[in-house]
Amino acid sequence: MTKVLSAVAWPYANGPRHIGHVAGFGVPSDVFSRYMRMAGHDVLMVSGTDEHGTPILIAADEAGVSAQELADRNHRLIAEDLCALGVSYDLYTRTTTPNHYAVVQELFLGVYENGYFVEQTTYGAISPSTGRTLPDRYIEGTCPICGYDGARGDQCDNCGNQLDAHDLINPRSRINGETPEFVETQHFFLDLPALAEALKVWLDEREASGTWRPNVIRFSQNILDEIRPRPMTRDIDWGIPVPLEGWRDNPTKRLYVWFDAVIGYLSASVEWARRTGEPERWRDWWNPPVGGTAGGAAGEGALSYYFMGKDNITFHAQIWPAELLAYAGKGSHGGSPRSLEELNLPTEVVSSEFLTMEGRKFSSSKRVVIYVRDMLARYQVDAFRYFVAAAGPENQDADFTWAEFVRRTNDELVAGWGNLVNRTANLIAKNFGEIPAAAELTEADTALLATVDEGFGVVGELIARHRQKQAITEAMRMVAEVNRYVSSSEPWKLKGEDQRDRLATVLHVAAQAVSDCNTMLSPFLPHSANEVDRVLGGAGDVQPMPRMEEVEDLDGGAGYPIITGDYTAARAWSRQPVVPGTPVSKPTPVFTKLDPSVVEEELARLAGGTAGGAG
RNA sequence: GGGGCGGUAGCUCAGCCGGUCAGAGCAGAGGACUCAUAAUCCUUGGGUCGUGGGUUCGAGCCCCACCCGCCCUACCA
Repeated sequence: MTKVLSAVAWPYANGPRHIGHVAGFGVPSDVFSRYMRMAGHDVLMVSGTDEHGTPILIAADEAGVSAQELADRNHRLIAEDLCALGVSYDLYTRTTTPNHYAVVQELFLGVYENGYFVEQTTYGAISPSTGRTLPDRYIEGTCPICGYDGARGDQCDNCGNQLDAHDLINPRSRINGETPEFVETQHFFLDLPALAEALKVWLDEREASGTWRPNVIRFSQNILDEIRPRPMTRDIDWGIPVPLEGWRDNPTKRLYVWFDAVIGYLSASVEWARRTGEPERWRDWWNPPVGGTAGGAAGEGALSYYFMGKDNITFHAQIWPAELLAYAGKGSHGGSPRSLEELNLPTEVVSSEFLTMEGRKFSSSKRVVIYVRDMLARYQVDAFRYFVAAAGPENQDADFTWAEFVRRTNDELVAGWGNLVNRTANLIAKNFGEIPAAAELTEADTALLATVDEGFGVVGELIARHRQKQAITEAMRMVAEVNRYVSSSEPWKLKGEDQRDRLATVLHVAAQAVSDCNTMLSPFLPHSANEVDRVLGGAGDVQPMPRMEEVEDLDGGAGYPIITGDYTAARAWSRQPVVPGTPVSKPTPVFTKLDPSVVEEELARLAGGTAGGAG
């Protein structure tokens, strides 16, 4: 049994999440985590809501509430959505807890004491009225290159050139129109060049493992060439204070997101351990064994997998590991870790590509979007999960279209898998009312059982290697095999008393094969796996589900909702023999077939949204 | 500007290190069956694998150039 950390990207609290977000990190991380538990590993799956930063402040101002109130509201919404999606977090928490603050500040002090911060004076824009940093993208003005008046501080939308905000002619804040003030300000930069060599050693070792997706490892290696110090603090009042004299009480200096959200993986693990009553237990997933290698292969300690979209590769393949190395004192300045001890680097950065929507990029402002909440309100959660697993942005950008969603659901989920469950249960209910015992097996029977049994190895291996599209395709191939078996065995023709044994055998074998397919599909389709289990007379406990819980803060802060759950009872990843005599009654269909008209309805909804949101 | 991805049957896509690699699913056509949400099963696929060169005994698969899409690169999170 290996300790496996599933570290899932932290959704940003500026609003509800759309299906593109959860297609990239939510579903894939859950499929992987559920499978690893079934395969007998000790999985710790953590994530939470990322609540700090400028966009939250701006959204809060617009909504007329405080940043914390807005974050509270969105944290709850996002958690509800992820819970409804069935993502099996051991802990889904947030970044505004005292626990997170403490872990972040501890990490800061470790990095600071080891000498991996450099103080630099920068020249940046602030808002005169608030004193907050004005990120380049929030400044607009006339492009010095092409003269376009709507250029943003980071880039001109007209000529495409990248700009420096203080080169803009007649710059103004996009937030309130005021003229930004360019001031000198002092900040801490993470000395990434001092960590580059250690990062390279780690990446080379990871590359040699051959497990990372080619584009991810290549990208990670490439960005090492242009490595430079990155600011870890900024002028803002919404974030985690810098734990140093002269900084701690300065209301306008806060830690930057690169030194905040990513540390959540660690702080959430700590919070999880504290909540279990064994506060040091997080170390099983984070500290390398004595004499072992951080982030090493199986047998050398815990494994850690980070799930995110491709826009986050830099943070997880460079900045986060650099912070861990700096804390441990593994860079060119040397040093040693403090109380957290040496921490494991990522075993694998599992980055997905992007999902597009009917051929266009998701855009909340342009209303090219479907929110997780709306999707789950109108359609079966596992129909959506099936689409993501089978046609998601695993290797390359993928397009979500309603026509394809309906087709996948109707032709593959309903007609392929759902119908197999239904016809099998119907035949059993009608002829025996319970799962019959098998008599003598024919060659066809044993062949089918062998084929399906082999599926566990094939499908499992593919999931472990993060090839979920191929994995679910393979599982569905098993489904087709069973459909073929039922059709060619023609149990409905076995009517005579002398054929009773044969009928019982065929239906027993079919029930076993369906049960096996259900087990194999359950990481992808956890909700319906439980329903299918009930259809076959089981208890419906194939896949445990996460739950929302209102908890007290551990350190006296305000209470908040979390997602958690007990997943120890997940079915094992292997054939579980069906039990003859288990009652099976006439089934009700598990999956709902979609009327083709939903395509037009949803497209009309999109078009309407576009018109409404124009501007 | 730099880095990277994709362009394979009407549609969506598989094709690992070059030699049954010209494939799968859907759609279309024909047939079988009736247990099942008209579901299932069987049969049926001549697409110059974006274009032009090159390397090789042999190239979707390697190299070069080019043409189309697209992504990443930000004192965004």
